[in-house]
Amino acid sequence: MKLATWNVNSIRARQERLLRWLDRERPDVLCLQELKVTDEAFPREAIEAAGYHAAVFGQKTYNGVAILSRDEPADVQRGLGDDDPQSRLVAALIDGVCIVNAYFPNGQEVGSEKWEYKLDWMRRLEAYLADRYRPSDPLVLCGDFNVARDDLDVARPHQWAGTVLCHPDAREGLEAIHRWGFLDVFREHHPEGRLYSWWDYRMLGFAQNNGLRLDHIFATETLARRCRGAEIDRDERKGDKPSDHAPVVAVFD
DNA sequence: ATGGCATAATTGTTATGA
Repeated sequence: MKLATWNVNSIRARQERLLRWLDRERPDVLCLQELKVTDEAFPREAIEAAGYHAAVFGQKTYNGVAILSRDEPADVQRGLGDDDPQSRLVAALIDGVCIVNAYFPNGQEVGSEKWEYKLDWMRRLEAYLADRYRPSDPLVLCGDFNVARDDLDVARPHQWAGTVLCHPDAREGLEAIHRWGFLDVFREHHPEGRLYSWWDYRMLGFAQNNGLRLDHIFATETLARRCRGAEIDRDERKGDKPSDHAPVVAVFD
């Protein structure tokens, strides 16, 4: 199974790039974040014409997630099962693997209401996983986590130290999820770090490779053992009208 | 302390992102 995660920063703005990428890479599963469309406005026909099913949890203007897959998804779940008004999680069973696609809150500024929401959302995700799954299940948790796990995931650690992406409380929130029973399959294949999945549009962020690794593929051990490689498609950040995130891809036997 | 850039909802300006 070839699985990828990509924050497209508006599926309508990225539709041509997305279709070209699907045609070129032909992943079995592609988890998308920041669709910025309602379910009604999701470009379902174009996705289906490319040969993919879509489990969509959309939202107007902000957020929105989807799982695209060549096989039909089963047991689709939308949201964390509470009254959260933001569309940040969609899960499905595909080819015997539980796929949980998450768009973690950014948090804006440490100490703000959005920051508290981010930390709370991570705790709720931890409870969601513990309620529904076991670490022995073949399970993938992937998406835009809006956390750089450690400074090997940050090109300029001093610039980002203490911000919502690198704050010790955000990192601890993610490590708690990791400790529940995941391996970070990209990190397993690239222990040297210093590879990034997001670059700011401003200040020549990409040209200077001033990036962070915020997009992650976590797999339970039973599945991680079957992982044959993981890469960031940083070429997709180049050219005309890119997303500010690059796709992250992992291949499982 | 703020802007840099991009996107959506709107048509001049704001909210949000990371």
